[in-house]
Amino acid sequence: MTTMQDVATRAGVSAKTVSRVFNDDPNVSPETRERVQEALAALNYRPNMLARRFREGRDSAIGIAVPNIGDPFFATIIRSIEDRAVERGMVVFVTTLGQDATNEPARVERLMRRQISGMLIAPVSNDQSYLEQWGDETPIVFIDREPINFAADSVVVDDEAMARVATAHLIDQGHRRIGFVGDTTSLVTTRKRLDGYRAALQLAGIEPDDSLVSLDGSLLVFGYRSPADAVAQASALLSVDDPPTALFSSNAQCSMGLVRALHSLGRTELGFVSFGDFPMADALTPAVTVIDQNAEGLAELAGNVLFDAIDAPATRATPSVHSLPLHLIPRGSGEIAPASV
Amino acid sequence: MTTMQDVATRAGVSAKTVSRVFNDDPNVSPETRERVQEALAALNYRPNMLARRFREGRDSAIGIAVPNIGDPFFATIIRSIEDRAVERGMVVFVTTLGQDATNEPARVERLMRRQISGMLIAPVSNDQSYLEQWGDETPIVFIDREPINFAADSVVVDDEAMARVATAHLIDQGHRRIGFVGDTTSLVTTRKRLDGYRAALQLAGIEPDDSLVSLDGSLLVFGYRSPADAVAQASALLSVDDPPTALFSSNAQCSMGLVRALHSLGRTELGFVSFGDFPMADALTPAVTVIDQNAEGLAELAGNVLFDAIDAPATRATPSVHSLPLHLIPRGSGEIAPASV
DNA sequence: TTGAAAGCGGTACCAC
DNA sequence: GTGGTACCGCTTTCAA
Repeated sequence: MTTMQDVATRAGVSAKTVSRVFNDDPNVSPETRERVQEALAALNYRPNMLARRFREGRDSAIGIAVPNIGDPFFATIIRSIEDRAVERGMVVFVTTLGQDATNEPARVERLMRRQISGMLIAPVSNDQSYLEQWGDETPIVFIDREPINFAADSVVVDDEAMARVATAHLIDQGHRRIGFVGDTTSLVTTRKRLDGYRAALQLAGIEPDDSLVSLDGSLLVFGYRSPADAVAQASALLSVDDPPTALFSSNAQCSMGLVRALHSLGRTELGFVSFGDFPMADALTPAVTVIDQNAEGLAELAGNVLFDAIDAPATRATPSVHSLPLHLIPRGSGEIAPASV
Repeated sequence: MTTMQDVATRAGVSAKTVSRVFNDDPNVSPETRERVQEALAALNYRPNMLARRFREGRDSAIGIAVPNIGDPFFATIIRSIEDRAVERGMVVFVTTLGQDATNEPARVERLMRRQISGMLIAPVSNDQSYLEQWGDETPIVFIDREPINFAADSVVVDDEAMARVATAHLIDQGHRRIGFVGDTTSLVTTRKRLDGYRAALQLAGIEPDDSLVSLDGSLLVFGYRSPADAVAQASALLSVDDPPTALFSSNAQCSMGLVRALHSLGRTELGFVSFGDFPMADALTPAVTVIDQNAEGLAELAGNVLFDAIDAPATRATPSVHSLPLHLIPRGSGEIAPASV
């Protein structure tokens, strides 16, 4: 690899002068500049970025950690942040956390160790205390879920309120027996959505019934395991005494598997609302009513917060929670009146 | 930040000894080792990765460039490669190329400049000659599409053959008027799929009719613009003289928008095959028959090729094209007999 | 077993 | 306007 010294030798100048020319320092005479430029071109000089970053002491890269890149919600966030990063001449590391909370510290720290300029995390574990040792040198912003046991800015949505809106929407259509399907309650978002669901029921004078609630492992069953498992699980939920006439699915991955199962079972007449939009939701029969999670909006806000923190070093005030309002998109699946009982 | 020298001072040894302890070099006396370890822990020493990589002269990271992270096909590839990378203690840079071919060189070179260990590219432009200057130092593997004007290994599928299979499938169901919807023919994959489509027609004694072919901009219309535009475009395609009774969509992004439009138009009775599976394709009514692009398989093969190249430096023999067989998944949309004419 | 010195490639600082 | 020198943090080389 050609070094600045190689170029300097060829041009008959010092390495420092080559550095000046290469970095457009005005303090170079035109003749020298020309000679150096000729040498740069002739030797096809390209800077050793590793050396440069070493000198700078920080990598102009940002890290993004998400549960699952395949989820359109997270894919949108990555794309949006990457565009912002490119504008600023930065690059992006991506890492996947999966569903298993135990991977999170290792995967995130692998990036933090690299002295990146900033980190964006959509966490899956319930304890971010492992970040304590990193937070002082690297700005960290949380997206979709707030950190636990660690102080950092976060950009989230009001899960409880939106779950209330979704549930109330089904109640407004006349449903009284409404099921809840969600991932494990060890996720704070699931807990809040469950709270919102129960609050909406109680507000309508409906007694919450835990036999209508399917948690823990639902994401695995509906999102990752075989369609047959999903059908079995859905079937069981619909077979309880006084079965539900509507379902509220508390995340998009679950929704996709659950909707697929309902189609298999021929139970598409059920009321249905999904927390989180998903591909083709608007083309199904009936089209699926969703709470739009507004990934674009979240990503933009998170980008502002993160890049501001990068630009304003050592502000690190008390962390703030930025909450973004969401909207329900009625499409049909929520508007079907329940079979009269 | 604590340096090795800091630790050395505290332990009363030289920096080199700290290095030895930290890197598990056996040539350290137990007592010294203990003292150093105590100092390492006390000062919470963490190595400066920038310095280490600078010394090594190469970044143990791999870059991945894809047209669109939101496409489940590419998301799966990224996830798969990232898992492999993590096993090897590497990290992953991701960059998005978009549909616009002009971004590709800048976005890819931004990563190449960083002296990464390897690069995986699903290209969007028709000229990879810009990689000439990088290919010697960094292994590059292409996925989904072969490079043009540049010699490198690639992992692809037989687009022409699979497009023939898809089209023949529709012909077998009795369709004679079959439309083709695809992205711009400046993409080699689209050209090959169009060739396969025409070959299948001719094999069946059907004269290809360009009024049934919708290219250039279809991806934009069906994949990215408003649903209304998609409906209009689909409507136009279905309104030609002697209109099609079936459609072959040559990529998944197009398929999603096109299927949505067909549902809006109430034209779900059309025969339909998609090159590339997409989310919820199996839950639609009718479920959509697809050519499964086998992202997992492609990613695994590409990972093998790439990591082998990283491990066996300077082999760089004549590049080979690894082709992966695909399968058609019949689901219903291809099996509907055309309305009798 | 341990340490001193040199060097990776670039840039800041200070002379000239 | 230009060049010398030191230094970023770590590891290799060689000597003690």
